[in-house]
Order: sequence, then C-alpha cells, then structure tokens
Amino acid sequence: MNALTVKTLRTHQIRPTEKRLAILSAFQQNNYAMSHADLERELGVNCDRVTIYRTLETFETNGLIHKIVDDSPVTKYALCHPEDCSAHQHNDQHLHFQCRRCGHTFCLPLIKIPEVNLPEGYQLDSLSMVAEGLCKPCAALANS
Amino acid sequence: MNALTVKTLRTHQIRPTEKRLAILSAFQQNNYAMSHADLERELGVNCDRVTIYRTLETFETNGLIHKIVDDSPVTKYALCHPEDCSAHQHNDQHLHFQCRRCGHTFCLPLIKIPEVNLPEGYQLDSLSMVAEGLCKPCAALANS
DNA sequence: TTGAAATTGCAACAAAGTTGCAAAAAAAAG
DNA sequence: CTTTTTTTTGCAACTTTGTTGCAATTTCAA
Repeated sequence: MNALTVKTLRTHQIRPTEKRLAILSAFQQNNYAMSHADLERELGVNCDRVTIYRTLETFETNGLIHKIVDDSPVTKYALCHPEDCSAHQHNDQHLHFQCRRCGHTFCLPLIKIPEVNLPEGYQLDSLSMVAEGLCKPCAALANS
Repeated sequence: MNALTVKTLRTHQIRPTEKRLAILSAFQQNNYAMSHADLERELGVNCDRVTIYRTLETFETNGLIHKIVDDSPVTKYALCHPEDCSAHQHNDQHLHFQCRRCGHTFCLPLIKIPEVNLPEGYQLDSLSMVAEGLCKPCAALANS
C-alpha cells in the first residue's frame, strides 16, 4: 500500500480502493496521457472494463485528472497539476503535444495557452491547444 | 446537377458522383462542423453508412475538408478554405469554437492561432486550438 | 458488529468506425 | 459503340469505444 498514493486520493475526496490505487499509479508511472485502452493493458485482467471507465469519471469530477483533446478519436486523460484543478473547477490551460511518431500526447504545463480575441458576442469558457509534431525523444531518433 | 459543386469536386480531383455531391452540399448548407451522424441524418437512407465514411476520407485526403479537434468523442469535419488547404497539405491554422449549448463547433477562419515557443528539441508540424463557451446566437438567447 | 452507502463485476446494449467482397457505375480503350 | 478496366457503392460482418441496470461485494461509520 503506497501511503502517498492513498493520501492523494483522500485529498481529492476519493475512497482509496485497490483498483483506484492501481489506476492512479498507472498515471504516475507514465508521463503521457492515458486512454482507457492504455489502462486496460497496464492493469491486465485484474480490473473490469467498466470499473476503469467509472474510475476515470470519478477522478475527473474530483479534479485529479483532466481530459485531453487531441487528434485521436479516443478520450485520453492526464494527471492534473494540483495548483490548477480542484473538484470545483478544472483550469488546465496549458499546451498539449501530440507526437506523430510514438502516438503519445504529453502535457507541457509550463507553456500557457495564449489569449485570443473572440468576435463580438461570443462568450468564452475555456481554451485548449494541441501541438502536433515530433516529441523530444522521437525527434532525436529521427535526426540520427 | 449543381455545376458549381461539380466543379469544386473536379478541382480537388474527386469524381463528382451523386453521393459525393449530396455530401458536399450538406457541408455547404451548414456552417458548423459535421459528424458522420450529422450527415447520415441529412442524407437519410439514400446513402450507405460506409459510403459516408469513405467519402469523408476521400474529401479529407484531397484537401476539401479538414478534421476538427474538439471535446466531443466523434470526429467532425469542416470545409477547408481554398487558400489554406490542398491535396498535398492541410494548413487550417485558425481557431475553432465549440458551443456548450447547441453543441456545434464552428470555424473562425479570421482568428489565426498564435505562435507558441516549444521546449528545445521538439519539432512542430501544426497547431490546433479550440475555444469553448457560448456561440453568438446562444449567448444572445442566454442574455434575454 | 451491524447497517447504510459506495464500489465492483457482469451482461447487455449502443454508438462509432473498419474491412472484405461482390455488384454497379464510370471512365478508358479498342 | 462495345468491351475492358478502374472506381465507387452497398452489404455483411466485425472491432473498438463507451454506457446502463442490477446484483454482489466491499468500505466506512454508527
């Protein structure tokens, strides 16, 4: 039992069950955004498909992970940065980067999304931005 | 037979068949990004599901429409602006706006995506940006 | 320790998208 | 104007992704 992980869940008002701990550590062990299929692969048969879907929903509504919008048709999630998100509001206004070679999408939390001026009459809630290209490791490989 | 529409398809090296003309006019008659389900609804039973999927693929690879990345799980497409895209390259670097009320996503071709500075080592191909909120008509409704 | 509330697994379903193949349509060749 | 070739379409079957209802189990608190 990882005490730190348990504490993380409790902080977000999420009961630290075995399955949830496993899913949380999967997120912590990978620096890219995870899809349901990614998690299913990592957890093997020890966890039901539906449990994974429901855990993701729970984690998101409690401000532990956020959805990532990218080119792929599947929904992906990444750990929120604690200073940005809570159960009440998500505020992950940073750039995401999708690599065309390895297929993974990463958070670049240090790069904030620039402001845009919307036409008169539009009301803005949030902005998201995805860069596509080659991530650092894949770019290094391509140049060798 | 709409001569203009036929010409548009020929310009993009796409054979102007009946189904393709119908799908193209569906795009022209709606100013929002269209999903497969949207098209199926518009075309009724006159067109097979698979034909729609394949037509979208053909249109995209020939630079007539582009994929739109938004919050929803379904793939949506919008007409390209002729000056931006061709069969060889898509270059639709404008803002997209997704309305939380009507659910539609619109191109805002006049609002260009700002530049961002990526960390050292990353190689950028393209950027996409989605704003979420209330579109003009829906915002007007909400304020009345 | 017992009882209420939350979580999980199972089954069944729905929606989104893909693939192979044969029939039909369109274009090119003769 | 046929015949041949290529492209497009429809159908069936399948895969992947995601959802819902319900009963069994687990967790937590009284």
